[in-house]
Amino acid sequence: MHISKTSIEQIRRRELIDAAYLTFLEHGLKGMTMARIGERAGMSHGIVNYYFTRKDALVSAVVRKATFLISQDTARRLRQAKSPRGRVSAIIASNFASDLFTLDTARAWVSYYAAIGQHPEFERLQNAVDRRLESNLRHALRQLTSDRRAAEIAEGIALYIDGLWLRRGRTKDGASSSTAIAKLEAFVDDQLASGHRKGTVAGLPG
Amino acid sequence: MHISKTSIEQIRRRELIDAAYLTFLEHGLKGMTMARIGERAGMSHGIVNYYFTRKDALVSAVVRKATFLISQDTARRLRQAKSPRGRVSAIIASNFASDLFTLDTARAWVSYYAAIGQHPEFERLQNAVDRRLESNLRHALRQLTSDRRAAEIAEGIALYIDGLWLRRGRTKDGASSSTAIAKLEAFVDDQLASGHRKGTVAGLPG
Amino acid sequence: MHISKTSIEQIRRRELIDAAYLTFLEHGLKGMTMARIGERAGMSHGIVNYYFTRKDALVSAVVRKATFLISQDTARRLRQAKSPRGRVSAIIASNFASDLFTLDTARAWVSYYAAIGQHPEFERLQNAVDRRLESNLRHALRQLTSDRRAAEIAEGIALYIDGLWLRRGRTKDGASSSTAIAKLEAFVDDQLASGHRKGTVAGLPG
Amino acid sequence: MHISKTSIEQIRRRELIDAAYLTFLEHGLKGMTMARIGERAGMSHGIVNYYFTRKDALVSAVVRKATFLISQDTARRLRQAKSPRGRVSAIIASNFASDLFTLDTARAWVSYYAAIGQHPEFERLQNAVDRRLESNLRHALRQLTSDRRAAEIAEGIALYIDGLWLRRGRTKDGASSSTAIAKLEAFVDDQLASGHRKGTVAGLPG
DNA sequence: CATGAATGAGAGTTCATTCAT
DNA sequence: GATGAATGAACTCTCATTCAT
Repeated sequence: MHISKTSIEQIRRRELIDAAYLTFLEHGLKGMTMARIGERAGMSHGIVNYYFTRKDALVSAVVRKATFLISQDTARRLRQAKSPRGRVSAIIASNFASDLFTLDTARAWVSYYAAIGQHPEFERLQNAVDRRLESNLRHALRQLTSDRRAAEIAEGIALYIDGLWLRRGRTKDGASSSTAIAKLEAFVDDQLASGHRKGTVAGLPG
Repeated sequence: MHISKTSIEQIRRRELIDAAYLTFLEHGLKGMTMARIGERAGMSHGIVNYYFTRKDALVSAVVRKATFLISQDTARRLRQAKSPRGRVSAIIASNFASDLFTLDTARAWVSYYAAIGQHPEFERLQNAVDRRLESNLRHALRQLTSDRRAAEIAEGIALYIDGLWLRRGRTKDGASSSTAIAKLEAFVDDQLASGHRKGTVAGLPG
Repeated sequence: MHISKTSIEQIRRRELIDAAYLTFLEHGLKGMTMARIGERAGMSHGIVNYYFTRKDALVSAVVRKATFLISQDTARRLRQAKSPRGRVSAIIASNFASDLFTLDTARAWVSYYAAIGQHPEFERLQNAVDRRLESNLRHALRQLTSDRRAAEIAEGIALYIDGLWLRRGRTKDGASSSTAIAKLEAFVDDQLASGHRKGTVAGLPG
Repeated sequence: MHISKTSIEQIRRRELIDAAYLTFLEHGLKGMTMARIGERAGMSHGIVNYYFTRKDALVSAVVRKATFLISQDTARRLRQAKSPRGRVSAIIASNFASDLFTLDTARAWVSYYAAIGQHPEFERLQNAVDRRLESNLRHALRQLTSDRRAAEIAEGIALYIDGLWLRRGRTKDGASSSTAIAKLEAFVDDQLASGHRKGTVAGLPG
């Protein structure tokens, strides 16, 4: 592991990631310039490059931090969950923390998604994040339905989450955290109760 | 005389929009520079500015072109639809044209969504596009369920569409057009069949 | 002479000069673009270049028009003047027409003065204008004082006029036409009454 | 340490201001491009923007430098002045330093005056400069005449100074520094001796 | 370790001018 | 005569990145 790293390096990196994270949420990826990060961290922008050779590395670190926060929150909520269905709700809720499901934050994330195409590293990272979410959901759902259905619903939830975030960043007066959660919960309820209808696709023209 | 004057302007504008559109799909919004557009159109970059005073104007034109293509496709499919349910499918299908629901195209659109936050004009435009989609869906759904439920399902479909596109841009081997459509159709079927489970909604399909 | 020029050419040139003149007064020299002139004249901007090969030529024409208008006004006022002193006042007044001694117009002229340095043609033109003004003033003043003193006062008046215009363009709530004229008239009275004191320069340090 | 940090910034800023100042005097405001300034300072044009975020800021700095030089000269001359009248002469002389009252310099200043209209910041700056000059003059003149008359004469001097500089920039073989000063001194003498005639405006036509 | 000085590539935009039609 | 299509030079400004100290 990297436990042996100089502690000051660890500290600096963490400070910079924190500063970058806040800058990212506030200004989006484009507005997250090295200069602004340095300023926010109270350090020179030169040092930002010293610890993160490329800007990409810092962005990845920021994304890892964000997903770590969410996964921590997920874990906490899972521990408090009192039923299989409650475990699904726990995962959902942790993806819509009320202080994060805001216009600015949503926009910031969309700007990050936009960068994925040009940065293979981001792509790998995001794939891992996506897989973990679906994996968590599948695990929770398996106690409520068939494995196959669990996978389908998990994917549906993930898509719905994406849609809600994308919309949030587009609309000034978008849905609140609780509204978003309510919609997803209803979606889950529907899906869990309708497994048998799966595959009934209406005829399409063309 | 006058015809040829306006004609060439029309032609050039169209050529430039086409060139911009292709550049956009290939490089995303950030990579859609005036220079590249001009190069692709076989013109100087000066002329791009001659026809589109601001880059934003060109971007808007590109978006309008894209949505126009979709709306045309929607209209065509709607004419061929043979049942109320088929009308919903028509709208869905036109949002997943198989030649457009690709990795690059999806990425390009996400990069456009990311720019909405910084360009009020894009925001207005996108709001109009969003409203039209939901309006179309609501109209079609009203023949299948209550007005209130129709609105809810319409919103759900729109979110699901967003989620699918966002995912498409993130994943190299993402869902194909037909897979995406199948998922949405199943979603619609579920939603139409589950109105009574919706918490406070009283209306039943009739 | 050039009397034989096609009349349509004469007309067009005049229309363009008029349009350029108005554009100049409104937007200054920098804002007097070929495109704006053409638009104002209701013609294409291509034709502007056809009649005035270089922009400089058009600027010169504009300046000539402006000085012609002033000289006409001067002539008119001189005819109405009833005394030698009145002739001086006539010349002064024609340099501060109330509809021209405004912030925008003054700024426009200053922007023209700024261009003189880079355009020898403007320099020649302006020298002629300057000479004519001083010549007019000298002639009028000679009936009131010695030739030598007349030349001195004429130069002083010219400088004072320049100063007033330059100031006008600098100050949002600058002097009105009548205020400016009053100041100059007082200046002239002082000068006419104080010829004997000329040359009494106070001791300077260094 | 900290000294050297700020020191180099101070040095570079000063170097750039100097380079900009010289470029300004030589090419006027329009010709004072970031590229030329950088070239003259022996640096990349990027660094110019590093130290002066906006070009306007650099222009302001240049103007402040110039007015600072003048005000220093004014102070020096005022200390050496041996009479109230001499104080007025001191102020006048510092506005016509012989190495600055040249064609190019005058042209540069006129180009700056032309920019005032489009840059509110320049306008504010220039207003301050104007006010200071008049204030200095008023103070000096109050020991020689009434307060009211002092204000009038101060304004007259300021206008005359403007006129002389504007003319200097227009005329290749314009007045020398000493000639300009002599004219102004005569003007002041006249004005000081003729307070009682103030307001005697001759009848104007129209 | 840390700074911030310095570079240079690249973006959008403006506009006089040329020229085919 | 007249149009406006087309060019290309020039400008300001932004930023990731490099590097001497």
